Amino acid sequence: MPADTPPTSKDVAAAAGVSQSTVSMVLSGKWPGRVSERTAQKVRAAAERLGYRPNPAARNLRLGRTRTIMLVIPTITAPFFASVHLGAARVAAEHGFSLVVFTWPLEPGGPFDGPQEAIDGMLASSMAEATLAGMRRPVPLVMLDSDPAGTAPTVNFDIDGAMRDLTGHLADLGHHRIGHVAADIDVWTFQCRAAALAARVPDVVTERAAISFTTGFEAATRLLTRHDRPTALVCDDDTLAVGAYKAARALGLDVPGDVAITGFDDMLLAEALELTTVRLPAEQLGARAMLGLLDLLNGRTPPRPVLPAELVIRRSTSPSAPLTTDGHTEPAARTAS
Amino acid sequence: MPADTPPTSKDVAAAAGVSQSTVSMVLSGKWPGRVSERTAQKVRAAAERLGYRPNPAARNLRLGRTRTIMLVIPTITAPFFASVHLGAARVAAEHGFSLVVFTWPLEPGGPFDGPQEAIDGMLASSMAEATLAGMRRPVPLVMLDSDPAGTAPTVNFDIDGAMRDLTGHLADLGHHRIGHVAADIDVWTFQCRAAALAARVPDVVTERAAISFTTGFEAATRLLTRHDRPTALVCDDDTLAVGAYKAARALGLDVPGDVAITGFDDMLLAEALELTTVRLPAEQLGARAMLGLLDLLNGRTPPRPVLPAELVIRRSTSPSAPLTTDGHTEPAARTAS
DNA sequence: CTGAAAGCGCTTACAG
DNA sequence: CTGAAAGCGCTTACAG
Repeated sequence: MPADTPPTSKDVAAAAGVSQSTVSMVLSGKWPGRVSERTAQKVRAAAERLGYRPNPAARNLRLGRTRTIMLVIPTITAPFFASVHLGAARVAAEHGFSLVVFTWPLEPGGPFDGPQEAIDGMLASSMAEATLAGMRRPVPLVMLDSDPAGTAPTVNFDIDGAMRDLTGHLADLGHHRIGHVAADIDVWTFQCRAAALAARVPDVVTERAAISFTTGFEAATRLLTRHDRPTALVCDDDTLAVGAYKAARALGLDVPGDVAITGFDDMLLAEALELTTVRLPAEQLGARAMLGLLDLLNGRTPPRPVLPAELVIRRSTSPSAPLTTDGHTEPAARTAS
Repeated sequence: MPADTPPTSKDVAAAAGVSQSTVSMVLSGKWPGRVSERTAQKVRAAAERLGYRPNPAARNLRLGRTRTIMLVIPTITAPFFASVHLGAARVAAEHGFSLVVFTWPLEPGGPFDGPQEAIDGMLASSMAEATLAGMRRPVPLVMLDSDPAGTAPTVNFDIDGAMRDLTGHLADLGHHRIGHVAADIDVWTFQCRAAALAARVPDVVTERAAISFTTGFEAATRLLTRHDRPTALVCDDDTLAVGAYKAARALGLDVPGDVAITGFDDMLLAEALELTTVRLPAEQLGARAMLGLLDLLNGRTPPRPVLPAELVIRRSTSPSAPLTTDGHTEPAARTAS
């Protein structure tokens, strides 16, 4: 008996005094009616005793599948995508799948010209389906936070509903002139925000910015130095909202007294600066997408859920909140869900 | 020729008019001196034409390895660990390895009782080596941000040097009474901060807190309501520092006028709130660790690098900065490196 | 220089 | 109810 090499089903068979194929039958759970309970017992005991774990490479080769799913995201360092990953990985693990992350195509310095591993399916978030074309042999695919008009099933947020709540909230506060700090990335999720906002605020003025504090700062500064200065800035995500917040402060404007500011995502940043924002349930997005992919792999038609996105009202839009000179307030208010 | 099944080396062999073993030789790059240039040419052309990719499962089975590395981290949603992941994944990909993330043991609701996949090596960050015991068959391991006294090679930050710079900076500003908002997680990286701080500030007063805004807020409040109120709060990470910042504001204290505040990590949060902090190069940590693991897998002894951690001075410790009532300042100052 | 063969560890007909 | 055998697609001695 080899000492430092993992036990194989053959070793288990020898230990249990049965054939290797019987071991396989028993351990794969297909034995009832084909193997006696007594034999199954022996096999399980031997496997346990030896610490046997089936060799995944052998199984994959035999079965022609890998139980590996690739998650394609623009970046792993944005908390939003880290949460998507978490949700997807959890569901994957619960079903015996593993998840590899592929950051593409935006990650600076990414070394990939394409993923190396063989995969059974793919999840891709916040990008155009066409982006994935020619990437590899086609496998079942679910798109997240992406254009539902594509061919792949999607899991999305109710951006439109969120924008309705958000513009309604701003209207209630008496805001007429709205500025939009828009992400200058040409993907559906941001197009969707722009369309939903324009539908409700036809005279919205827009400035585009890459997603960073400084670019958000600059875009917001352009908006806030117009002669018809907006009284509210709707930002496409929390990072841009932080930039906008700083821009307002730099211009000597009070938030929310002179200008209201909102974001999207509800990451730690928004909580730290007490920004009103739309909470996008990223972890749930990842989980539901993985569930949909599992459906696809089992030949079922997955649902195409649209997840509710909750408006989280905090100080940056609450003129009624007790203002202090330094901007601190009591714990953040939340809308009832 | 099967239409929808991936081409195998046998298909390539048929197309090139050679044997399957020759295809393997050529494509694995071991052919020079064993196969003629002309034959190699033909094989490569055929492989290209058919879009051949070797089946990883077959290769893994034959070779007895997986080229898969497991990265064990407490959570993927903390930006610090997302950056570690990014650095490690990049190096892994450059060397044809893939990386799977295993969040353990802290992720709430994590479904794992252990990883499923077969792996060639393991990277584990910010935990005790003993935590990993019994988790699986032993494989080469590199520990990150962890006790260098363990048996596994480590990659670490120069926490001690950073603390020296930090306490020096605070001393220069005239701070005598220092409070420590300490993470109440019993791992080396935080023990290290405590020891380095206590060595330089023997009368430091400490409050412990779980890593969150609210717990940081509470711990800082306890420190700031002492009769001998600290004039500076050193926090174990940026999240705690945000909580401390809010606590100071809630007590009507000016930052940095009444109390200076510092963090660790230099995540987006710190930049957004303009907190002085120690920048821990997380991505580099991941990359260097992966490199070390590669050494280990190749039978070499990896170095045990200690990465410099830079003090980033921002408004929260800069009484000389132009203060506005709302806390905004000019772009963050940085120490020369 | 090239090919036929063995074998990695499984799963699944197939035979008894 | 149980086992012997084939075969998934590779890599690597081994033979020529």
